[in-house]
Amino acid sequence: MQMTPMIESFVLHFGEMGSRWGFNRTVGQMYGLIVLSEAPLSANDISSALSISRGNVSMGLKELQSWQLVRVHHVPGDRKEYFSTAGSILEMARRVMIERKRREVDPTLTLLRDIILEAPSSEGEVHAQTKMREIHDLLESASLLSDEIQSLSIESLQTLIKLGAGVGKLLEFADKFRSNKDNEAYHD
Amino acid sequence: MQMTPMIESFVLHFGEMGSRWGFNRTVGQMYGLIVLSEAPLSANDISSALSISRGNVSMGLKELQSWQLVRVHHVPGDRKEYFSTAGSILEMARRVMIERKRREVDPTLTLLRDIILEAPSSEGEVHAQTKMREIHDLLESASLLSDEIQSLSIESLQTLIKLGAGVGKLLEFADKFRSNKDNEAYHD
DNA sequence: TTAAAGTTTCAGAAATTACTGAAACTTTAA
DNA sequence: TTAAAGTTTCAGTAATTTCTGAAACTTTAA
Repeated sequence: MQMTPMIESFVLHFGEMGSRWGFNRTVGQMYGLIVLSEAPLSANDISSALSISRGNVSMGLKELQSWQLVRVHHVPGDRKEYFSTAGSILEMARRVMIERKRREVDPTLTLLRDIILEAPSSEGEVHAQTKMREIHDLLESASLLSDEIQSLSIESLQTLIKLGAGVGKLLEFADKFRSNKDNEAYHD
Repeated sequence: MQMTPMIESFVLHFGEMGSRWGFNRTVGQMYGLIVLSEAPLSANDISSALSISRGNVSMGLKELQSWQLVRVHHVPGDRKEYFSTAGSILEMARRVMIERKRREVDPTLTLLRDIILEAPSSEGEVHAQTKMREIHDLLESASLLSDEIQSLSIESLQTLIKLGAGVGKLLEFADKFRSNKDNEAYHD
């Protein structure tokens, strides 16, 4: 993997963005490099291409594996491990979404569920709990919606993502759909 | 705003989560406190409730205003500024989404657009550009979809968020909808 | 069973980010 | 026009996070 200026600028950008996406700079760079590479890369390839210490590369690869963003290849007669991306770009976007929800939403839901059950001990706490319940309900709905979306086939996801300006009209339909369902009192 | 254990645990949690949501610990705590407070709070209220230096509170409030998450009140005959949340929880979730997209997606789209236009100077760069175009196209679609969703009324957003298990069925409909539209060659 | 080829761990150093507090600044009203 | 009441800025410090590199560990094949 030769680091041309074009590839380098993408990789560096992924590094900067990495931190906003939930991992650190070097992990972002490593992932950027693996995405662009035609052939799977060894830890040493990555270490030398990006001038990142071998130890750090090892930890970064572990992190990327925990996100399920990369997968390992073994070449017969070679003891090295080689890494490439796991699945299509869309599948990877999905993985990132799942992982971020788990890190950003789930802990808050858990906390809110617990606090809401406590008996309020003052006026202020009654109000606070009301607000917390609002947040909880919104996060829970969003969480369920997200789970539902994550469970769609890649084809349905394609449709969804391309939906664009169709969303508004679709929601009019959804409104009807939902009220029908309500009338049927959940005969499902 | 008296800091009961219940309120404190929420505020501290918001602080920890803050960093994942795009701002730092103290800004998260400040926002948590403002959300729970029945009455608008002055910078000094916040500073003393959270033991955060007055200067830091000032910067934090600026940050929250830049996210459009809080708004300022003026009390006649009082020169202090008082802060409360701006709009409903759902409106705030929307603001956070908008701001995060701007920080996390838009810069990448800009970069990718530029790089894709460059002439590839090797085999490797041809492949790299293919990958970059895939990412670009996905991000662009997601960005448009997000813009569309952001432009919905609060009521439509409510519908959307409550959609839950309806998503799958709705997408079957969307598939038909889209192919009709394609056949009409965009007579809109 | 050994040594070569590789990976992982982790203590400490480096880099980055966040926070304080005092000084500078702004606004208001008398 | 001044001083009181408030806000903002920012240099320096503290806290946190990331990174390195050497040592420990693991695996394989001869």
